[in-house]
Amino acid sequence: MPELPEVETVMRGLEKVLLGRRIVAVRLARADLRLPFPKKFAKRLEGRRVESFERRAKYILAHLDNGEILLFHLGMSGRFTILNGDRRALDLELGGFYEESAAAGNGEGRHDHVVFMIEGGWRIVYTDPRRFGVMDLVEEKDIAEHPLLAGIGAEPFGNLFSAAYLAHNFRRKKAPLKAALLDQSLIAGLGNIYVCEALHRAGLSPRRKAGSLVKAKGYDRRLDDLVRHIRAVLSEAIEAGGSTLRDHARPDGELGIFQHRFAVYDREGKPCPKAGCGGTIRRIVQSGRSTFYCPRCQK
DNA sequence: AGCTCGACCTGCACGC
DNA sequence: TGCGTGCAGGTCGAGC
Repeated sequence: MPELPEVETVMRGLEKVLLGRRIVAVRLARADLRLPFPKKFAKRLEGRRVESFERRAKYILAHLDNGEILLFHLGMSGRFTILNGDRRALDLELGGFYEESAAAGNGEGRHDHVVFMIEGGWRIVYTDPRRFGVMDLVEEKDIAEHPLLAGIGAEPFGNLFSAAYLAHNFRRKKAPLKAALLDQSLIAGLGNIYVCEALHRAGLSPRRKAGSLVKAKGYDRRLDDLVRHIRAVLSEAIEAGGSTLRDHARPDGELGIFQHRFAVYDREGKPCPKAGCGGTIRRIVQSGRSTFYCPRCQK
């Protein structure tokens, strides 16, 4: 499900309720998601206060008062729902399964795998039908070497990320631009939607070899545009609270409205929205995943 | 070494 | 209605 903007949105939502508060208890409905929960997960979280939040790639890091970090990844279908008493206080839904879990009663649906009880009567429920999510508990000093984080590349909003950085990493790369941008060891946090959208904005074909933008000396200036557009599309999406796919009506109307501004993603057969282009959006498959682009204006 | 693919898992939309 | 197929915002390890 979530790419960088959605993860950022979820983190900010968790922050509102969790920051400075203690975890009273944790209930696990099963022993694993994509990976097993760490040993004594619930026990080790009991009584801990959350001191700060941080996002790295598509991971959320919650720093605890004992020098440990609670690490989350939402996989494809993970989401948090925040409740206070019986009433849903804040909806962090981004996957469109809330109605189902609500209908199950008591906020305990079939795919509610973790419940965090927070001081002040808050409950945070983690729901993840496909169970591609991950949770781990890591000592602060070990976080950089954590196997899930060690190989992660540049943050799109960080100083390292630039046209020169892309040029350096794309040199002699045969993989299509689409695959290169999805590679988390190069760029952290981009996923299928925002790669498609950024490439459309930059006027670059997802099929072009990544290395084709690098010259013997320097690089194609369109790498500058690409960097700019990646940052712009991510910023706008964060601003919009991320994208909500296959969703039901949202009661709050606040979170996740960027999907209304997709230029190409999931728009096969529709006209290219670029002014004066007149092309038609195409869907192709690259490394087993859908790519949407306009063959007319993306070269 | 670099790249693509299958596997992980469930739900939903589609066509017959 | 039911069944089969293909698709879904991610990631990792196997295999070429």
